[in-house]
Amino acid sequence: METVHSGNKKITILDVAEALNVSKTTVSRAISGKGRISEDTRQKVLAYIEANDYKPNVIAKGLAQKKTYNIALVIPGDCNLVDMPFFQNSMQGICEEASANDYDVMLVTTTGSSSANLERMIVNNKVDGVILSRALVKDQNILLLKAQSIPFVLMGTSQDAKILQVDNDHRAGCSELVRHMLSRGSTRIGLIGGSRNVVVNQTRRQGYEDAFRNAGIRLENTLIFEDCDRTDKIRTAVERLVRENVQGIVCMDDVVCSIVLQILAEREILVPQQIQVASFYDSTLLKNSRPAVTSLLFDDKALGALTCRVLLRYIQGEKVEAKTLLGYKLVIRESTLVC
Amino acid sequence: METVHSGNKKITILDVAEALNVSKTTVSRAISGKGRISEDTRQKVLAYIEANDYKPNVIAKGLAQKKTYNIALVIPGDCNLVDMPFFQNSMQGICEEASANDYDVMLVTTTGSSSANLERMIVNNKVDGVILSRALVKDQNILLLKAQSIPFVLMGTSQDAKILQVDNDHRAGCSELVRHMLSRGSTRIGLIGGSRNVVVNQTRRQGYEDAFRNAGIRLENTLIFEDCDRTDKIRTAVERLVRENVQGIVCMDDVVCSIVLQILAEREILVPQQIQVASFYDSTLLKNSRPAVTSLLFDDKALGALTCRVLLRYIQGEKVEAKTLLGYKLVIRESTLVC
DNA sequence: CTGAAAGCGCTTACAG
DNA sequence: CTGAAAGCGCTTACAG
Repeated sequence: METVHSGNKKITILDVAEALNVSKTTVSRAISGKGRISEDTRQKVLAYIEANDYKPNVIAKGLAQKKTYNIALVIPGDCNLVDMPFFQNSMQGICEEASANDYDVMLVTTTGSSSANLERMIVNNKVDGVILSRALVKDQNILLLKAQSIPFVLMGTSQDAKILQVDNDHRAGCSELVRHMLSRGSTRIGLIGGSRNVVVNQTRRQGYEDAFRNAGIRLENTLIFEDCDRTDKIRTAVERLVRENVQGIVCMDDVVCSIVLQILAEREILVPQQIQVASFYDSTLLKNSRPAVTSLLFDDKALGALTCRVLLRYIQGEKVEAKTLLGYKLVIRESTLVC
Repeated sequence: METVHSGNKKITILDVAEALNVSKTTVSRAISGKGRISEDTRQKVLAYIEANDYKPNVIAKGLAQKKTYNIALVIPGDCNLVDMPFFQNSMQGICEEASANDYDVMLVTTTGSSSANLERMIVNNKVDGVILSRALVKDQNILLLKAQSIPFVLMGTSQDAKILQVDNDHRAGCSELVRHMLSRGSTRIGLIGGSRNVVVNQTRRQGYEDAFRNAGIRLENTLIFEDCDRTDKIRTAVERLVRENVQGIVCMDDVVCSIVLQILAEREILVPQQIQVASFYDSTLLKNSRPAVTSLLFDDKALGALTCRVLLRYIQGEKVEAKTLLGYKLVIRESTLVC
C-alpha cells in the first residue's frame, strides 16, 4: 500500500478496490458508512483513500442516487444597491452551510417577469432544491416551483402557508422601532415605503401599523407614502411630510433614508431636533452619515445559513418548521435622540 | 406518436427510442447532431422530443463525456459595499452568457486566505472551469487553480501573462480622468487609494501616474495615499491634501469619494471651486450626491459576459485572446467643472 | 445510415 | 461480512 501521487490522473473507486483486493461495493460501503462492513476493512479502505487522495466523483454518485448535491439560489437580476448587502451576506451564509453539507450552490438570476433561467436549471435536473431570495406579491418563480413540485424554501415571507419560509422578523422589528419613536411623546411619524410589489415592504408596513395600534394612536394614511422607488417620489413625500408637521420619518431602507437626510439638509431642517429619522434596514451606507441613523440590524448571513439548512433537511426528508423568524436588533442612534 | 403529459415522470432517452422503434444511439445522434443520420429520422426524433417534452439529463450526458457543463464563479466573501454593484452586474452577465451556452454557474465564496471551498468544488469534479472575479497581489486561488491545471480566466488583471484575463481598461480610464483634471491648469491632483493588495487598485494608480508622465508634470509622492480602507485613514489623507493645497482629489472608488465629500463639506471647503473631486469608479452610490461627481463608467455586465465567453471557448479548445481590455466612459460632472 | 455493446464512476438490491 | 451484477441516463467507438 504505497502512496502514489501520479500526476493528475484522477483515481476511481475501481482503482482503490483493485489496489486493496476488495470489491467496489466494499469501498463504497466504507465511504458511505451504509451496509455491513467489518471495522477492519473499513479502516483499511479509509486509510488508503486518505493516503492516495481519492475523491469520489460526486456527479457519478449523484447519477446513481438520482441526486445532484446541488441547490439553486435565485437572485433578482434587477435589485438596487441597497439590497446588495443582503444578497451578499445571505449568499455567503448559504454557501458555507451548503459546503458544510457537501452541497454546492448554483446561481440563477431572474428578471422579474421571466423565470426562464430557473426553469432551464430545473428541467435539466441540475438541482435537488431551490432557495428563493426575495418574494414578489405575484411571484413567477414560486408558481413555477410549485408546478414542478421541486423542494424549495423562501428566504422571505409569503402569505401562502404551504411555502417553507425563513425570514428576518421585519414586522416585529419595524413595530419596535416605531414604538421607540412614538414612546417619546411623538404621535405623528411618517412612513416612506418601497415598492408594494415586494413582499418585505408590505411586512415592514404592517410593523409600522402594529406600533400605532398597540400604542392606541390613530394611524393617519396621509403620512404613509409607498412605492417611493425614485428620488423625485421621495422628495415629494418628504415635502408633504414636512408640511404635515410630522415629528419623525421612518424610511423603508437605507437608500431612501440617505436621500431623505439629504433633502432635509437642503431645507435646513435639523435632525433629530426638528424631525427624527430612522431606517428599517441597516447597511454600511449610513455608517458615515451625520447624524448617525437609528435603524434595525439583522443577521443576514445567519438567515442564509438557516434557510439553507432548512432546505437541505427538507430534501433529506426530515421534518422542518413551516416558517421560522429570526430576531433583530434595534440600534438607537443620534437621529432619534430628542432631548 | 401521441403527446402524453404523464404527470412528472421524467422521460429518458430509452423511452423515446422505444416509442420510435429506433436505438438510443439514433436518438442521441438526432439531438447532438454528431454522427451520420438521415434527415428523415432526425426530424422524426426531434418532433417526438418536442411533443413529449423530453429533456436530456445533463448530468448523465456529462458523466459520459467527462464534462459537467458547469463553471464556478469565485467571489470574495469579504467585499465591501462599493464592490457589490460590480459583482452583481458582472454576475448577471456571466449567468446569462453561461445559460445561452447551456452551462450553469456554481457559486463559490472565498475568504481572502482560504480557498477551501474552491478546492472542494474542483476535487469533486463539479466544474469544467473557473472564473475569478478579483485578483489579489498574492492570490491563493490562482495558485490553486494553476496547481490543479483546471481552465480558468481572471475577470481582472494579473502580471502573470500566462493567465487568461478580461478586464475593464482601468489604467487608460484613470489616466484619461486625471488628464482631464490636469488639463485645466491644475498640476497638483492628489490620490486617495485602496488596499495595495488588490490588483485593480494598483492598475488605477498606474493610470494616475501615466497621466502625469504624459503631461510632463512631476509626480509628487506626498500627494498619494494608499491603503485608505477606513474612514480615519481617509480623513487623515484629506487633511494632509488640504494642507498641501491640492487643486483636486481623485478617489479610488465611490465609497472613498462619498467620505471625502463629507469631510470637505464639514470643513466648508467648496467642491469644485476650492478643490475638485473625482472618482475612479461610478456606482449608484454617488447618484444623489451634490455636487454630482465626475467618474469613470464601465459596463460590468458586458465584462462578465465576455469573461464567460472566453472561458467557455477555452474549455471547448478554441483559441482565445490571452488578454482582453474593455472600454470605459469618462463622465464629466459638476465636481470637476471649474469655471 | 443505424444499432449493439461497452463505458463514464458510482450505488444498491440480491445472494451467499 | 463481502461481492457479482444490474442500473443511473447518457455517449461513442466499432461493426455492419
